[in-house]
Amino acid sequence: MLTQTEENYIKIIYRIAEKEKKSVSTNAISDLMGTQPASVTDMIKKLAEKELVTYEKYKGVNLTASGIKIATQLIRNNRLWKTFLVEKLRFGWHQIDQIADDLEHMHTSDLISRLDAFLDYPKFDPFGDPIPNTEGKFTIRHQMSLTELPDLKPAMLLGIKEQHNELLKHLSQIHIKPGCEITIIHKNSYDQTMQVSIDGRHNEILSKEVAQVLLVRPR
Amino acid sequence: MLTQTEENYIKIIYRIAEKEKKSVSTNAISDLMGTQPASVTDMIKKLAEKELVTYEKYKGVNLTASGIKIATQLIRNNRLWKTFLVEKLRFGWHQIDQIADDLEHMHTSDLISRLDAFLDYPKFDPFGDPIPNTEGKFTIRHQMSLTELPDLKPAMLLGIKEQHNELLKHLSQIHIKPGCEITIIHKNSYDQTMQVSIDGRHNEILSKEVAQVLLVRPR
DNA sequence: ATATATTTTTAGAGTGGTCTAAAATATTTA
DNA sequence: TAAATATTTTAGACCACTCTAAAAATATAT
Repeated sequence: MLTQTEENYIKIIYRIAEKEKKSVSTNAISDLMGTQPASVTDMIKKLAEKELVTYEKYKGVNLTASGIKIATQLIRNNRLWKTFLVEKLRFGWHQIDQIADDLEHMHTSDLISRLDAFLDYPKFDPFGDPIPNTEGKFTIRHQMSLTELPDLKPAMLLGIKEQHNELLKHLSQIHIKPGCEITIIHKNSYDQTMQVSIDGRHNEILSKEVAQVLLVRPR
Repeated sequence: MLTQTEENYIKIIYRIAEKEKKSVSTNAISDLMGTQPASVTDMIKKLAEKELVTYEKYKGVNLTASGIKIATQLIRNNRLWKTFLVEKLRFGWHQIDQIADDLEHMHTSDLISRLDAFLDYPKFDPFGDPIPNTEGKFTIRHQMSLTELPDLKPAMLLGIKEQHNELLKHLSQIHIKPGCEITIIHKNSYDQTMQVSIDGRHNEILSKEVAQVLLVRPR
């Protein structure tokens, strides 16, 4: 059994390893964990002891197979809980990150498998991120950025590429929610802002930067 | 903000104080916490420091008003989560105690109020225990022991007085679940065992001891 | 009322996770 | 490639929570 702190380290190491090909550095971990590099070194030794990472002094860490297994299950828990928070408890995108980070450690007995069934086995969370199965396999689906969508073609909002709090709050203010329908009414060619219709009810202006980040599938 | 451990101590002190009129003893707490009395003394000092309990050496502790407030909110969280686990995730009675004890500490922002709304503002948990409101007030309802129910009168099972794991498992084996309908078919006057019908589908024999613990309301 | 038993507290120590300051190693730059 | 800079590790310490062993206070029994 792992402590919550150990689980957090594992998840963060996985997140970094996903993006960078090489070994994960102490400083990179300390940045995301919000701890001092010295604390990271201590924890890394503990994780190496438990054979969840391989570690060579001054060379960074890599997750072992069982480390990866744990990381993907944590991601699974996290995304299922996020789905629950948005679909069942009606939270907004910008409110769920911290709560899901706490809930992801709740995985006593078959809690997660029952939650999965209750949510009807979702394959993607409210941000459009795939929910790995119990083997750690991710589903892939076709989704495009809103900037690639033809004008006047209605599309469903599947998710969002970046999850900065300010962006999420902005989206909620202009009525853009997980699962809503977006249609591009008009694109300004000179600065690529676009006028869109949300659920056929709200007309809003999106900057290129915002549009790029929205993931959609044409109906 | 309190740690989970501090919250657990507060809840346990409340539970003991509920039954006994006098101050709560160190040993009583250590029994329920599963720690040594010496550890309890340390923690009590910390809680007294935070003005959640009043404490006089060798005289035991009493919760302050803010201690009671925290305890009732924890009980609220716990019972709402239990309701979720049984009604939504379809857990059995005997499976939820440990999970709810973990989940009760999840009360970031308005998670609990949203859960409450999602569950449609339940006033009692699956064991029939009342769920306090945000002010800590408990609802009272009329409920009787199954031993007081007249023969052949259908009744709804509201809850259960004692929650020992062996009993809960036994009940689940004989198809007795939260909310089921029970009708007494026949009572044996010499040993007070009774033959009952569960949901009109299963006939079972209940000992006096088991019947006493079941809380029902006639239809 | 004093001896005995029980309960509670103190003292000292261990574990998990964190820190700061300083030393060791690696990387970059001139 | 040697010096300067950045990264990582070690050493020593602290906090929260726990323990054991022993001392102190209280309760009980003869």
